[in-house]
Amino acid sequence: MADIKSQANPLFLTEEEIRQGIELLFYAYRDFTSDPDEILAEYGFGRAHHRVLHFVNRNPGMTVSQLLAILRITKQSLARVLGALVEQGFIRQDQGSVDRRQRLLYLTESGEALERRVSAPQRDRVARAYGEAGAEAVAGYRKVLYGLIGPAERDSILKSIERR
Amino acid sequence: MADIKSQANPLFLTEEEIRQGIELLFYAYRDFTSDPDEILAEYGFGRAHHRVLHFVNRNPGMTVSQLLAILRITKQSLARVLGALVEQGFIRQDQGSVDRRQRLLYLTESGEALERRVSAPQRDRVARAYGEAGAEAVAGYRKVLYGLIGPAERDSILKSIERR
DNA sequence: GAAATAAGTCAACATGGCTGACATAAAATC
DNA sequence: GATTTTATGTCAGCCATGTTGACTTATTTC
Repeated sequence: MADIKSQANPLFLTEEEIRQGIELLFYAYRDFTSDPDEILAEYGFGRAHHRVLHFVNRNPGMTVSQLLAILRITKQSLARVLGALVEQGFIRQDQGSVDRRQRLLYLTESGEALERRVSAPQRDRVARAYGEAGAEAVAGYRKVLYGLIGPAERDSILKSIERR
Repeated sequence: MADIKSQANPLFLTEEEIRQGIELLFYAYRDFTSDPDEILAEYGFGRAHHRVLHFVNRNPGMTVSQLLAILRITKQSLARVLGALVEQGFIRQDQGSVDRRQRLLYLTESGEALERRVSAPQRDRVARAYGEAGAEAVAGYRKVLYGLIGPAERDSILKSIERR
């Protein structure tokens, strides 16, 4: 009997608990993304540009396809944003040496500076929340968020995190 | 000395750890919000409609101002979305009895049905992640997300959660 | 040599944010 | 009681960022 119960609902989860989890994610994401907006506006950029800066910084030399797969947007949507960043000298595109069809993405020096500046308030917010919550809570945070990611991508994200 | 260290960086947080926390939030939110989209499309609705359905369901009788404060969008942005939901009979607006300027928001029966249907995959995703991660991890998840919310709103959210 | 792939581009459209200006009704204040 | 403030609604237009569809070019793979 215990088996059946725990299989069906291992934590005796109420709808209330679930909905609170949903709301917390909404609120946290809302405030978390609001941080960089003012700085971005100075350059005429938006959140989409920030995302590109973040992921290219994290994965120097990544291909356009890889970036598209992470962002889950279309090539045409990315083109506008990426084009602006390249045009204004924040991102450099090198031809791949193995596969010369590829355009490998790198932040330029000014791109790195911009990324750091734009991300700073976001990093501070996360650092503060981590510090206040404690190491154990952080482990739980990571575990649950990881479980929220679609199963197909979970492994590759875990690998990309472990690789560092 | 230990005091100084722990004040500055209580968890010995590396930039890598912080950035992983940021990315996990991005990935989780990306997949978490993708769930309801297909169902919403049947009605010609989008994510904005879903948010309204969710919060009116959670706070029956809430005012337009309260909803605006939660969503952090302008009155004009909300008007489009809320207007469509009212027009199609998913949300009812009652005049406030204490303050008759207010329009108190309620889901109609079909609104409740729609909310349940649209939210179902999202709830399932959170329930699964909670179940897999375990009760302790969930507590940590909540603690960290709560810390990510802007301080001004933290208390009122805590209260609205405890009230249930 | 043909087919598949990586990337780019043009055009058109939808969603959901935004600002600014103004209107109405009701409540609160002087 | 007149005035001011508040809650809500509405018109008009703009912008950022997503979408689909069609087509091109260079390169790699078969």
